[in-house]
This record gives sequence, C-alpha cells and structure tokens, in this order.
Amino acid sequence: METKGGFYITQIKQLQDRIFEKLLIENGIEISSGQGRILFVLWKKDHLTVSEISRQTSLAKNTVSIVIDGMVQKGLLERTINPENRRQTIISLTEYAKSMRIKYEAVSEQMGVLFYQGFSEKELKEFEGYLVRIRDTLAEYEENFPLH
Amino acid sequence: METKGGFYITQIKQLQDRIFEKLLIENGIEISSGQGRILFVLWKKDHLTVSEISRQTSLAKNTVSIVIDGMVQKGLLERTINPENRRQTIISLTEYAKSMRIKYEAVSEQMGVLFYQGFSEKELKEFEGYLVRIRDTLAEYEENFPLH
DNA sequence: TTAGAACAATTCTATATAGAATAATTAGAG
DNA sequence: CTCTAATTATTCTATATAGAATTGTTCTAA
Repeated sequence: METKGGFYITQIKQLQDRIFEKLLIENGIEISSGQGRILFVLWKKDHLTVSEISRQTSLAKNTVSIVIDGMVQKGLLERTINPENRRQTIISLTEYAKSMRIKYEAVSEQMGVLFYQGFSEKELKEFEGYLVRIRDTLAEYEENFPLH
Repeated sequence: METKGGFYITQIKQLQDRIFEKLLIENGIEISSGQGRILFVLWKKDHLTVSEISRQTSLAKNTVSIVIDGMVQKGLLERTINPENRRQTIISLTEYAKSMRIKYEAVSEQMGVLFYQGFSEKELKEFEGYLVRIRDTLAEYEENFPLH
C-alpha cells in the first residue's frame, strides 16, 4: 500500500511558505514563517517557556532558541528568567509584537481563503480534524521514542 | 473565520522529517528528506530537467540545483546537458540510486503506517484528496503570480 | 540577421532547522 | 545532606531552503 500524504504535506509547506511570505511583504510585514509560528502561539497565551513553545510549534528546542534570538533583536520578544525555576526562560511579547497582531492576522485570513479555495465548511472541518489526528500521532511517537 | 490548516501542515512537516530521518538512519540509509523527495519523483520517471523536478517537488529551482549537487557528490545522480536544448540539464539516477529504492520504500511504508495510524481506507483517500486539491490551488496561484 | 526578450540552470548570500555537545539549575535516591 | 540523574536552555556545526543576481542558450520581432 503506497501512501503519499507525507510528500503532499511537504509540497504544501513549501508552497504556502513562499506565498505567505510574499503576501506579508506586500503588506509591509517583515515576519518570517518561523517567527510567525512563534507569534501565533504567544498571541494565544503570552509568557511561555522555550520548551512549551517548542512543543506547541513542533520546532526543535534549539531551533526555537535561535529564532527567538532574531525576534529579540527585532524587538518582538523579551527574555526573562523564571525566578521560581531558574532553568527556564520565559518568553514574552513586546508591545510592538502585540501591535502587529491585527495586521498579521488579516494576511493570515487572506492566506486561509486561498488555501481552502473551493472547500465547503464541512470539508474544511473534516480536513483539519484529520490533520490534528496525524499531528497528535506523530507528536506522541516522538515523545515516546525521543530522537536524541 | 480562523483556519489553522497551514499551521498544522507545518507542524506535521517538522515532526515527520525528524521521525523519518531517524527511521532511515536506523535502517542504514543516509538520505535526507530533500534528497528523498527528488528520488521519489525520479524513481517514478527518470531523466527529468531541473525545472521539472522543481515543479514536481514544489522546491524552488535553485534549491533543487543545490540538493542535486550533494546527490551527485554522493553518487546518487548524474547530470547531462540536453543536446536538443542546451539550456536544460537532464538529471538521471545512477545504478546505486536505483539499487536503494526497495529499502527506501520499505521505510516509507513503515512511516506511512505510523502517519495514518487509526485511519480507515476511506478516510485516507479522502484526506489525500483534500491535500491534492490544496496543493494544486497553491501551485496554480504561484504559477499565475510568480514570486520572482 | 540580429538585438532584445524569454528561458534554464547555477552561484551568491542569507535565513531556517536540527543533532550533538555543553552549561546551568533542580530533583531525587541513598 | 550530598552526589548523581534529570531538566532546561543555549551554542556549535552542518544541511536545507530560497530570493536576487548571473551566465549561457534559444526564440522572436523588426
């Protein structure tokens, strides 16, 4: 039985990154795809640790560290050490990052419309349900059989 | 209306790349995710141009060029100039690359089983149908509004 | 026929991503 | 208590990816 889901996922990832980045630039927003994903989770809930952001974005922890470096440089995020557990770094949004949310989400919405062109509401829900199932399967696998 | 498909796609891409690479290494196969995608299309039809590989993998053309460099180095691929159109480079599989197909596809199959854990045949077909629709939408968009 | 447009691939440069190793802190077993 | 294991984040190194610019080839309109 040959399946192609993984191949399609990668194709879509590549296409959407290139298109979304272009839409953002056209709208005067200079936020990369990786940076956007971190903002996405922090806009939902601010003040997360690096590990928590790693878990929620599915980026490796060291990748999160490095992307955050760039975002601190650009004035989007701030690092503080958690006094209750000094191993942890708490990542927080700056006012600047908060102020970009509306504009960024407008472009996201525009991207979503393109992405789901021709989909009914029902199909969209069904599709995202499948995605969540696969993501959870893979995340659980990685957690139980750590890669490093 | 907020959609999350793009975010989920990226999460799955990251997870599957890390897991698949680990499975390959465990099976003694040293082929990266990007290299695997190029082999995937060449195993279906050998002797393609760089542009055609770019189109079929949804990787940017310059990315394909560079990944092919590495694969030529490793003895997986060969470059020849198309005498009928000397602008084109024809990419061909070596015997070595052909010989790896069976083993690689066994690991792919293993990955597919994990990926679609808990899916019925019907759900799998439906899901891959959705993926193809989205991929085609995005690919068409990029073709009509070139990014560069 | 030829100059400029179009096409195909590559190179140059910069960012994204992750594995392995390291540093710092906390938890836990004896 | 204390020494080792576990946790958390970061740095180091290497590959992946793509935009912009470049090179070489073909096509096309005057």
